[in-house]
Amino acid sequence: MIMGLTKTEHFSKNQNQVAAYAKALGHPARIAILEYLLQKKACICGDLVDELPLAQATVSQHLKELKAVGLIKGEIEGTSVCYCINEKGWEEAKDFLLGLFASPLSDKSCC
Amino acid sequence: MIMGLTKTEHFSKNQNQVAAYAKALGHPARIAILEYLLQKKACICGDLVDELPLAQATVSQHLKELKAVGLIKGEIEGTSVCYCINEKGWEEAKDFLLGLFASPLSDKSCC
DNA sequence: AATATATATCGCAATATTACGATTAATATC
DNA sequence: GATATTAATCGTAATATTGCGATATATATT
Repeated sequence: MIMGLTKTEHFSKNQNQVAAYAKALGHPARIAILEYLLQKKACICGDLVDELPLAQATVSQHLKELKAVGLIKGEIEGTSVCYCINEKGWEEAKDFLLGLFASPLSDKSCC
Repeated sequence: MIMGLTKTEHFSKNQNQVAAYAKALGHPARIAILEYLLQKKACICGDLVDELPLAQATVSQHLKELKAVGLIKGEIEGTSVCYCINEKGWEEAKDFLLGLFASPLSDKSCC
């Protein structure tokens, strides 16, 4: 056990996966990026830099995280990179998160 | 702008809210806690300490975050605190996250 | 080859997160 | 009142995250 590092090895694959997708979504800039991609279908890094209130380096970092978790993908086109939603990962993330919210709530009050 | 602090003021209320709920879900221990609560309907801190591979102090911290974002609520009973899902916040989180995933995907390939 | 463009990476700084032992505060029991 | 239980909080340490300027790399254009 190392302080500061999440003890992922003690949780199920499902729990780790739900948490990983959630974590990737846990920043408003990333939500904004995904919304933009959902609307425009595709865009280049520079488009997002113009759109977001963040430096190019920061936008690139956020894109890197979204790409790493599988929510987006990028294709190099000359000097640019064209990003879009990665449909497979997107659907998977949706399934994992929906899975968490799928359990019925109790009709009883707390305690 | 302060380095290390998220620039939330530049994003919409919706984007900030989706991100906040996602961030709260971004740790496997919290997923495990929520799943346990969904299954058992209610439990005390001590139950979770027995269930999770974490120290009592850590469990308490995670509960604090889940409570702060509104996903769970706790009622004091003697020396114990009985936690359960906060139905109102739970449904709201579900709506916000579903809202993100509700947009149709393009049938076009990336670029 | 020189120049321009696009973007990932590096390096740094500030803050947040994660984990845990120790402590504190509130309640319950004897 | 003394003792026990429960859990929030404190303090600390290690790591992660967030932001940005500078830089490196790859491609395009002249």
